[in-house]
Amino acid sequence: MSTPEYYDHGALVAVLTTQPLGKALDYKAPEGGCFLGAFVEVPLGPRKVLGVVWGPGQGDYDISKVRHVIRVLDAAPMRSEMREFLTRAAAYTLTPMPAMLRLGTRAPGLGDPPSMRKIYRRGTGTPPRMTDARTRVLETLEDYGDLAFTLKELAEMAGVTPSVVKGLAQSGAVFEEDSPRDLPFPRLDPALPGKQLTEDQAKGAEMLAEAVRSETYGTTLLRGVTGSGKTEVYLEAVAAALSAGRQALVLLPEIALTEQFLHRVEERFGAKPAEWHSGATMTERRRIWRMVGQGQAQLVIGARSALFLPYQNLGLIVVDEEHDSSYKQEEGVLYNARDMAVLRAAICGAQVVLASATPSLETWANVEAGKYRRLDLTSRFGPAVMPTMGAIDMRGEALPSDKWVSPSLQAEVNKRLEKGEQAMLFINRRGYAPITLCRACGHQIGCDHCDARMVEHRFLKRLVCHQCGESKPMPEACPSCEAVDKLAPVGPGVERLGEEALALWPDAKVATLSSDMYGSARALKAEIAGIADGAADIIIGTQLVAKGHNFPNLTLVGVIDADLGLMGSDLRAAERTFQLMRQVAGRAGRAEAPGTALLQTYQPEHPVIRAILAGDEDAFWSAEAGERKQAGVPPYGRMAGIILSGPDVAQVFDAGNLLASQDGPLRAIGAQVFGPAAAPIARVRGRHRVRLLVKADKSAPLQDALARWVAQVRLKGDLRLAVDIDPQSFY
DNA sequence: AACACAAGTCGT
DNA sequence: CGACTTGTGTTT
Repeated sequence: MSTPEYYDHGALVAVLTTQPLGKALDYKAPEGGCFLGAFVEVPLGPRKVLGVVWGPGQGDYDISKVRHVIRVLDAAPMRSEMREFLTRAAAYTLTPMPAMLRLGTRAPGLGDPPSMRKIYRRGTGTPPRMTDARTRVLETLEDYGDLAFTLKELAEMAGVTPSVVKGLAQSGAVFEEDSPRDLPFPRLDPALPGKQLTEDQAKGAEMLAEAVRSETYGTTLLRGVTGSGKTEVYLEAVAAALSAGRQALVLLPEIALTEQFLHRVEERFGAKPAEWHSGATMTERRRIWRMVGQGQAQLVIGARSALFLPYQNLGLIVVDEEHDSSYKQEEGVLYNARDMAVLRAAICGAQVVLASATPSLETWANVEAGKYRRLDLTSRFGPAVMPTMGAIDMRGEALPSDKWVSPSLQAEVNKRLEKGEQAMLFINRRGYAPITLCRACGHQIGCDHCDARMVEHRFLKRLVCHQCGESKPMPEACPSCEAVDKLAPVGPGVERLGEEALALWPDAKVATLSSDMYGSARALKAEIAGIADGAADIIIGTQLVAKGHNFPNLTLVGVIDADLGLMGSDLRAAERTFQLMRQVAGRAGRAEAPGTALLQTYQPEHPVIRAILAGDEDAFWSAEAGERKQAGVPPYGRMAGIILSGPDVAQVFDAGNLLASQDGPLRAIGAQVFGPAAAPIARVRGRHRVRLLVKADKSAPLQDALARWVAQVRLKGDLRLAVDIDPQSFY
């Protein structure tokens, strides 16, 4: 590795800040100089802001106005591969650099010196007076030799109040010392024995490990159904990275549900990894950020933003459930973590493992094109693990309009209850009812800030907007006609389904699982663990239950509304429905007790439903690929969305029309513009939204053309424009 | 983004 | 006339 570039005191350096200025600004290096990539504090007008030394100064600014860097922060300089990653990710997603940099500096207290805390260990002095409590403290310390503890830990272990420890510290019988609060993570030991692998799994594991040891870039699709041992296999790739002294990152879509995964890591490597997610406290985040930067966190598991941690030596990125739509960030900086993982790995010579039972069509296409390798795991237990699939034709079921569990499904649930097995009813809708309708005037209660309907949440006793999160109490009277007691819930939600299940099976234990019903991730984890242990007979759940958690005694999954995802004109609707149904169905049954999955549908003839029922994945994907090829849409064509938003509808539309009319740069590359059209949810948080879609050939230089196109219009007032490359949802 | 400053509005 | 809002421009 070459020595990092260094700038002497007074040298001109370009500093990129997190302020939206569009470019780096020139500063003079501080006293003592600074390294390229250093995190610095610089003056900006009357303020001090965070920045990174990005390179030599451009020298195009009046030198007499150039100010000095205030100070270099106490953090390892940003490595060149991280700067390259941010630059290329910004170029790909058409994100301004400062916004991109913000993703890489999401650590609290970056500017502060390492935070310290007091710890206590055995001392040499003797206290003037011995008491029972004091004896207990000293004995506790004796037991642990020369180990040190925090005040709270020690007091708890000795069963005394903290003041007893403080008193002992005064006399020197206990030493009080400062110790850095941010401790390295415990070492993981890749040499510990892994789980016994089948021949098939061992072969796959060895192939991945070999790739990791090559210390070059490469991407592998690891395909296998639930129970095929995907996790065990890619943990061996993690082991190979750790053995080679490199760091590893495992991205998971639903970080709240990672308890089982953490246990597996602990079993395999003897300690827990660093866990990076939105629920982490400031202290945890700071510790992880710093330790990752010092190479003292070998393995990080996290949500998509964990890609932007300052790894020193990243050798492997695993993207688990790579098809999951939550990898696409839909607010602020719009990026797909799966694609950015591939970019990051390509820059730092790391391997990527994309794991899924139902890979995305994008990944499928990249395998076909020879860009990714493919590794298939056949199930450990043979084909028995995939449940028997069946449809319930709702057109033939006698069911009142406010009930959702068909008689056929009820009968199936009854059979499981008799055998002491668990059944699950799945519905992909949170809340009690998606629509609240006034039976007097027909008014539907909507959000004040968005054009979305408000969803009744009986559990929270409120109406909630699923678009902006706004909520208000359930009104007594209709807000439109003021009629009292005329508001009626319309349509099913998970809470309402739970209510129906309670009425149908009064003697069964019914558990309803929805992400908004638990105050904390911890409470949710505890609930799920309890259910797996048999605390419920019937599980009612949303998407949440489809992801990752295994219920060993579950043998029946009933999908309440399999048609839901098929409505709308979204190009990925079929793909998503297929994946979700397969995933939910995969929850049912284990080796010993084969499961059944039943889909309630009004369109059993629909090709997607038929493909799901037939379980013929290859046929589904080749049909889907054929249609997309025909239409020239992703992954066989390229798309981008432009979202214009502002407080005034007319102004937003004018800007959209202006943009659409000046499509020269796009026509030059053979791309088409559609729109502007009001986004299906045309108003979010009081801002009106208009959307344009751009469609281009796979090989067209789309970003370049988009940049030139968008630069033609100057946005006035409070108008904002966001570019969404490879849009995921078409809402 | 965060701030400073200019121009315009309201109330006495 | 000041207190307050709204809009625009600057930051190295």
